[in-house]
This record gives sequence, C-alpha cells and structure tokens, in this order.
Amino acid sequence: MRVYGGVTGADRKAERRAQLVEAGLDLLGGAEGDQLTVRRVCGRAGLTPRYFYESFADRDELVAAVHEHVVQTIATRALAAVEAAGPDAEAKIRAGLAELVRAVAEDRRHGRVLFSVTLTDPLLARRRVESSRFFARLLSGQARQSYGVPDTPELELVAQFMVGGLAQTLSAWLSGALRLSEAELVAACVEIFTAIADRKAPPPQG
Amino acid sequence: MRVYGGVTGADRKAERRAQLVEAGLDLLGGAEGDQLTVRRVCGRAGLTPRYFYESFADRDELVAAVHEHVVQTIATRALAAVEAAGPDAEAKIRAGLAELVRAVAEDRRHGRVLFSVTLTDPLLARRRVESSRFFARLLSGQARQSYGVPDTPELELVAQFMVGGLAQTLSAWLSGALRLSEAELVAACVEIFTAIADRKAPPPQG
DNA sequence: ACTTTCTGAAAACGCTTGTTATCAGATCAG
DNA sequence: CTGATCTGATAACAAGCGTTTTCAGAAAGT
Repeated sequence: MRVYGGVTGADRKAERRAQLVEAGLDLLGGAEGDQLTVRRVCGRAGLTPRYFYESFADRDELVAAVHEHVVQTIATRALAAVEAAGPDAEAKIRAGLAELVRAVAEDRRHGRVLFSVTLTDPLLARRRVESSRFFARLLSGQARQSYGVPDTPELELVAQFMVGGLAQTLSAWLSGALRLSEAELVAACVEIFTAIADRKAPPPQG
Repeated sequence: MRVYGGVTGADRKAERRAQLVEAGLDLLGGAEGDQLTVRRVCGRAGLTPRYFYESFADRDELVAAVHEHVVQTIATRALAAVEAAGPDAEAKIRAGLAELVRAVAEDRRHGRVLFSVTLTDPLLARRRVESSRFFARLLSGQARQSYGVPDTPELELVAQFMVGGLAQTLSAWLSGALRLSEAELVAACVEIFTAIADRKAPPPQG
C-alpha cells in the first residue's frame, strides 16, 4: 500500500469503496431493485471485480453497507428535527415527518431503498424488517414519553401500523402514483398520525 | 389425450395443474419467499418439469396464478362479509377486517403471499402493488359511499396508508412479532381504521 | 538499471437457473 | 399382439450469477 498518484494506499481504497457504495445506492434505489450484481455495480463504479472484494467480503456486505448508510442518514436527520421541535407532541410528529419526506424527496434513491415495495433483494428485505422495528420502537418510545401510554403489545401494533402505512404512502408517492405536493403529503400524514395517536381521547376539534 | 387410469386426459392435466399451484403456494407462502424454482415446485408436486410446461408457459405464469388464486379467495370472503354486515360504517369495517384476519390465520400461506414483506419475487412484488391499489380503491369507494367524502388525492393517500399499515401489521403478526390474539388484533385494527376515517370529525367518545 | 507493487481488463471455475430434449418402460386402442 | 401414446426420470443447453485467478503493463522504490 504505497503512495500512488500522490494518494496514499488507504485513501485510494476508501475512495474505491465509496464509489462502490454510491453505485450500489444507484442500483438498489433504481427502478429495478434486483439489478445489484457484482459485475454491474463494478461497471457503474468504473472498477473491476477485483476491487470489489478488496472492500467487501461478498455481495451481501455491500447491500448491508448501502442500507446502513441510508438508515443512518435518514434517522439522524429525522431525529435532529424532532429534537429541534418544541415539546408539543404534534409539533414533534410534524417536524419528524417533514424532515423525513424532505430527505427522501431530495434523494429518491434513499426513499426507495428504505420504502419501495418493488425492491426484491432478500437481504434488503430482511434488513427492512429490522429497521421497521427500529423505527417503530422510536415511535412508540416517543408516544410513551409524550402521551404517557404504557408499553403494551397494542402499542407495538400501532407503531408497526404507522411505519407500514408511511412506507406504503411514501413508496406510492415516490413512484408518482399520488398526485400531491410535498407539503400536502406531509400535512396528510401528520393528520393520520395524530388521529391514530389520539384515537382514544380525541381533542374537541371540528 | 386418451383415458389413463380411468381418468380423462383433461382431468389429469387439470389435476397436475392444481398440484403445481398448491406446491407453488407452499413455496411462495413459505418462510423463504425466493424458493419458488421450477425444479423445486415440481419436486414438491411430485411431478417433473415436462408437466410444468404443460400447464404454464413459464415460471412467472405460475407465480401469477398463485397470486391470483389467493387474491380471489381473500377478496371474495372479505367482500361477502362486508355486504353481510349492517349498513353501519364501523360494522362494515369490523366485518371486513375480521374476515380478512380469519382467512389469513386459517391459511398463513395466503397471508404471506399477500402481505409478507420478506417475499422477494419480482413479479409478485409488482402484482402486490397492483392488488394494493385494488384494495385501496375498494376502501376509498366504501368511504365515499359511507362517509360521502369526495374522491381526492388525499383520499387515495389515506387508503394507501391503511392498506400499507394493515399489510405491515398482518405481516408482523403472522411472523409472531406481535403477541396478540386474533380478536385483539382485529379490535386494534378496527380502532385504527375508524380513527383515521373519523379523523376530521371525531365522535364524542372518551 | 531492476525489482516490487498497484492497476485494469479479461478469462476461468463452479453453481443454479429456466427451458427443452431424450429415452426406457408402462398403459391404452384396435 | 402391434403400434401409438402417456409417464416419469434424467440429461442437455445456454445464460447469468458470485467469486477467484491470470496476466500484461504502468508506476513506484532502491
């Protein structure tokens, strides 16, 4: 690993790895989700299979890296938005959802990796189950904190329902099946979330 | 196509086709959704590839047949339950959801083919998008009829949200991640559905 | 200079897939 | 019995996959 082209060995390797992750994001988040093959991702990254296995033990490791990258990016942004919002529960919901939607609209590949129903990679599907659970736990934790509800299986169900509904909604929106602006989308989702959260004690509102 | 073993040719062919669909349902609705290969489905059906192509032009045709069969079965049962219920909107929702849950609990393969998130067949994924839209249209039609709401993009969004949330919930329940009885599951879903439906005019209830 | 190492392209290996063809033997029709 | 046809098992084919290896040449170290 000596210096090459004025670049250190570790830097070159990191650069190649980043190119592979970026190409993987292109393919995983593209229209056809099952197109992430080693040959294809290398072609798109302008590299050869030899360099693929320099950074990843196998194909699944790249898929995991791409998904991890996306989850980290999105979760960080959404959580920051929630914490920056006031103490009001609905304000938190609105801030988190707005930031989430903004993020997936800015880079639709991220949204598709997280939510698109037409992605058919087996490992990605399994990881999505876990990240859905993760997001659901975040939600239910927020609910216990803001609404003071106990941690029951029914709360878990509600959180799963919200995550699944949001995923389907964003997937449809990203695919162009829902003719709504970003603001309308956020408003509708906030409405639904608060309706579910308040379902047993609806506020006196018309 | 002469008589063989006392069975007419058409009957034998139909029998073999039914065995293939049943085996396909086993595999598509099994734990690993990507195990439906021609060789495997034939092995499980006790037939050989030659008979596969006697009834299906290619692998995708079998996947489509299995999915179609499941959708028809479930939709028929759920619609019948809705129509048998009284004119009250919540009663209809409860009847439809209860029958849907009963159906997928009776034969979990059906539930998984329709809802499981870990099924990664590309054609099945595409068909699910369409059937989700179909179910969403059924729902929004019901809403327009029962609640008199106009057919806006926001109604479409709400329907998609409900379908997606229900799919995630049933998928989690079938996988054993939600420790709830069938009755509790139905009750919780009804609660969520009515909360969303009534979100702008909540009934005066504690 | 010469040797080591990194690069990029390509070929190779072993496997699974969908799909089609082969073939010996069982079962029917006449 | 004779010959046509259905059966079931198996092999064949071409393609794509993940993964490993080979190899000629460019760049660096000494």
